[in-house]
Amino acid sequence: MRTLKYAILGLLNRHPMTGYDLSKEFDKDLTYFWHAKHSQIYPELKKLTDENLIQFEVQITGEILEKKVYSITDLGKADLAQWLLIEEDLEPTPKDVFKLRMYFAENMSKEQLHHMIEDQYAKRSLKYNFLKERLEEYGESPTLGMSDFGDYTVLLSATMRENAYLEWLEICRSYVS
Amino acid sequence: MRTLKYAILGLLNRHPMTGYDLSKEFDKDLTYFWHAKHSQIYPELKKLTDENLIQFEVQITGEILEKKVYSITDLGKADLAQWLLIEEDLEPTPKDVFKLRMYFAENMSKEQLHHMIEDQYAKRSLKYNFLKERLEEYGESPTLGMSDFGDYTVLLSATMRENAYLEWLEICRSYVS
DNA sequence: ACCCTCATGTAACTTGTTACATGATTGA
DNA sequence: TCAATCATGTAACAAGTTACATGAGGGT
Repeated sequence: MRTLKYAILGLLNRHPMTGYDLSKEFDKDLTYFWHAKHSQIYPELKKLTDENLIQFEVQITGEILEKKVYSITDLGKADLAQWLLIEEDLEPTPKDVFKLRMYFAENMSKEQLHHMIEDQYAKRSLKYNFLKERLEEYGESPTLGMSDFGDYTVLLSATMRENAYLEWLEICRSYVS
Repeated sequence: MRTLKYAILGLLNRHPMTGYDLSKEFDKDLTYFWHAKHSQIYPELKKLTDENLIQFEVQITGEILEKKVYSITDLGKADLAQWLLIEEDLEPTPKDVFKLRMYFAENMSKEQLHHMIEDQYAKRSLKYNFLKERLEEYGESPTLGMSDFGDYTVLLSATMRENAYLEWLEICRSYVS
C-alpha cells in the first residue's frame, strides 16, 4: 500500500525538509498514528526521488556538512491529492500484545493477572496524562482553522483512545479483585 | 519478539489442533487483537516443531487426506507460562491510515473531508454493531469464570475501542459541518 | 576535550502479504 | 457433478527493526 510514501509526501507538501527532519516528525505528531525509523525513511526518499515525486537540493551546514533538503514535485502533489480521497475498507483491528496475554489469562494466577493489569494501567495512565496535557494546550473549546484541524484531531483521537483503554482496564480490574 | 509463536502456543495449550484450525481461530476471537494468514502459520508450525515446543500426529480424514494435529509439549508450556508474565513497555500507538489522511485534511475541500468522515463512520458503525451483538450474547451482567475471562474481555475491549472511535468521528464531523 | 545533536546511509534480519500450487471431502 | 470447505504448503515480495558505520556542528 506504500503508506510510508504518502506520509512523507504529506509532510513534504507542508514544507521542504531533510530526511532527518522527517524522522523527527515521525517522533512527534505522527506518533499518534504512524511511525518510521530513519533506516526506513532514507531508502524511501531515494525511491521517491527516482519516481520524480520529490526532489532535493544540497545545502551546506557550517564548513563541510552536507544535507539534502527534499521538496515535493507537481507529480508528487498530484499523487498525494489522489491518495487522500481513497475510501478503503476498514483495516483489521490493530495488534495488541497485552490483549493477547489477557486472552490467555486462564494460565495465570489471580495475583499474577492482577499485577499485569495494574502495571498496564500505570503505564497507560502516564501516556493518557501526557496526551491530555498536550490537548489542553489548545484551550477549552478550540476554534479550528483548517490548518490546525489535522494536528488537533489526531491528538484528540489518541487521547480518547487511551481513555477508552483505561476504562477497559478498570473493568478488567474489577473482575479480578 | 516472536509474538505469533506465543499466539500459537497459547491456542495449542487449550487443545490440540491443525494448522487449518489455527488459521480459523485467527479469523474469530483473535481478530480483536491479532491476525495471521495460513502462509505465515504453516512455516511457524514447522519452526516450533523443530524447537520441540510443539509436536504433531498425522490423522487421516476419509480415505486419503492427511492432517497434522499439533499439540503443545512440556517445553512449550513452560515457554508460554514464562512469556505470559512479561511486563513490557507500551507499544507505539498503532498505525492508522485513516488518521493519516485526516492529518493531511487541509488538502481536501470541506465537502471531500465531510464525505471521508461519513464513509468512515458508516463502516465503523457496522463493525461496532456487530461487536455489540456478540457482546450481548454474554448477557447483561456476566458472571465470569476464569475460562471465559479472556474471551469476554478482548471482545469488550474491541467494542469499547470502536465506540471511542465513533465518538471521535462525531466530533470530527461537528468541526466540518 | 567532551558530549549531545545533526546528518546520512547500509546490511542483515524478521515479519507479514499476495500469489502460486495442489488435491481431498462433503453435501446439495 | 459441482461448489464450498477442508487441508497443506512454497515463492516472491513488501514492510519494518536492529545493528553497523561514519562523521560534522555547537555548546560547555
